Amino acid sequence: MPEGHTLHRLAGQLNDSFAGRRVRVSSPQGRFAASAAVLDDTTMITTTAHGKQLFCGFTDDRVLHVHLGLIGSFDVGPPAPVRGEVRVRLATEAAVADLRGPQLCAIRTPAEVAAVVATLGPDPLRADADPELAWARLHRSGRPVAALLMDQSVLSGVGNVYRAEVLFRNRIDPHRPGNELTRRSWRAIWGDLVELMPIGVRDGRIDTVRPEHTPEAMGRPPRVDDHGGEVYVYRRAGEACLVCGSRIRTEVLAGRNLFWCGRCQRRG
DNA sequence: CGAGCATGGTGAC
DNA sequence: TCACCCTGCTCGA
Repeated sequence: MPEGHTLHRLAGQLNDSFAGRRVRVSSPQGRFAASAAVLDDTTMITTTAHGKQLFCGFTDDRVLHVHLGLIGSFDVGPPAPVRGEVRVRLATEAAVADLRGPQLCAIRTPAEVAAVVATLGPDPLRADADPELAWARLHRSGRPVAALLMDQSVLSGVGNVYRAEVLFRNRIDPHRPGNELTRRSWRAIWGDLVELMPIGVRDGRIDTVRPEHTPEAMGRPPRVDDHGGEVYVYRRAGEACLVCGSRIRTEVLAGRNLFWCGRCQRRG
């Protein structure tokens, strides 16, 4: 589930259901019980996201800091019985939010939150983002651009799906070192993320395929994949590229499965 | 039933 | 670079 769009969407959902309200906070699973008791029956002020970090601000300067990691989920919905391993449950009379499998879940002070945010690169989903900060680091690095895009201290919120898709859409070779990337390419990448990621927030899935390459336009079956969206290369290894027809390639880069088209993606 | 996998990140070597 | 953490789901025995 979780790249930056998931967290920003979640911030919106949590605000809709809990901001300005007294919230019951519990830990059905027990692993967060002591901290849950501290927050219980206090008021959520507002929840924000920065990259993949989620910050739920409560009264008395207490911030619930959540990072979903690879397998975490935070499901907001109407009241329902607890199911599975629920680390934290937020609840009102009208809504429940269940946090499962987070990589990180802790109460922070505002100063601690600021320190975390200070380590993060600009987030394409935030209005205060300055892409020059990312460029400054990126164009001085010899690491492959596909690794740099995943580095949350370079820019934040991009994960394995967006990195593969944004590089494909801009025809950039994932292996190109950051210091060989043109400024023009970087501006194209950033602009594309600013365009694509809000769509992900709105729809709760990652769609990157342009109108001329959609299943309807190409007479191909819609993608059937648990990640949901229509994409060009992510998890399409061995399939025909939607643009040129050559086989989508895959390899492990920066510890994650990278997907790309060796014919379409030659730019630097 | 166990193994393997997943849109992430850390800490040890 | 690797092991490992968190959870749930799918697949094959």
